[in-house]
Amino acid sequence: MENADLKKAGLKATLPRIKILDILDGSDQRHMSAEDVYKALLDAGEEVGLATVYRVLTQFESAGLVIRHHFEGGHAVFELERGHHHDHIVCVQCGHVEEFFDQTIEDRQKAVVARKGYEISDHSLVIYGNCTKANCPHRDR
Amino acid sequence: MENADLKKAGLKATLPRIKILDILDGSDQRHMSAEDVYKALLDAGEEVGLATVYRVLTQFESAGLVIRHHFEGGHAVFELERGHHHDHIVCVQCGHVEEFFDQTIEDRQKAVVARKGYEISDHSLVIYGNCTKANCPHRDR
DNA sequence: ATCTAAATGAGAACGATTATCAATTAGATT
DNA sequence: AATCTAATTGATAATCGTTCTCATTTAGAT
Repeated sequence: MENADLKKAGLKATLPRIKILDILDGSDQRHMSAEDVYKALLDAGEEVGLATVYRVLTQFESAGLVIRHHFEGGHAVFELERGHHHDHIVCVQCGHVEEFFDQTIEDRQKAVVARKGYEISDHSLVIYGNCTKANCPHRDR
Repeated sequence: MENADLKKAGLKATLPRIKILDILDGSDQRHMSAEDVYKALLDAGEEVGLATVYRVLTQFESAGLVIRHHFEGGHAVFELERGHHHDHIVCVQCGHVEEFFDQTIEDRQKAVVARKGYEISDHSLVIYGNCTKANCPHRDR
């Protein structure tokens, strides 16, 4: 039923878009770079150009289907929007991304922004840390 | 007395480094990109290569003299380290950067990270917002 | 004044991303 | 089902921010 999602977003249900959505949905990595998506498509035997991957990901972002993050590393990563806002902890050693949500932090942010006279449109909280050895089995990347 | 700062950081007090530190310290922009610094040097009639600006800013970062931020926009910005940790609100319309500090947010972050079994090395909290009209006189950039 | 390792500048190279443009395709219209 | 048209695509060139290379210069020790 991805077609419905695309239609709802005002995007034609083209083959490349459907495939990219499949990759994002089916991958065990929740945060993929454009290159990651491209490679996954190649691995799946699909013929989609890299330029199309970038274009489609940007369209998905505009449509609210994915969220673009700028963690450290010089490239953007994309995450399928699943409706549950959360922030991120990124392990600086292995690159593993963990998600968390803290209502108190959310509330304080709203308060700070209001006090400063801003209208919040978005926020990005990324904690960089080292997972302790036992928790860091994600030594790939 | 910038020379002392450089020496303390284990860096030779070369002309380019002194000039770049001057720019960072003297500018009314607290967050400058490498390009900003380079242009400011040109405006001041100084002859420093762009590659040197990038190199020196990276060295300053390693030495703890500046902090590198990755706000949205695809380029890094550098801020002179003044010893007072703070987070940032960035106006998505005008690019103006405002600083804030909230002890509760800091504490909750530590708690979250500890609970997850990470050792925090750094964090980046950036709130993107729209300053209300009255507060947004920084319509440059 | 001399020496040497470190630092610089110019420009090439690089990686991520965007733009260009001719060829293809989704889906509305007949 | 065949046709039409605007939207989409793929290949590749171009762009942007940044890093690398290497011959030349310089800080600071001798």
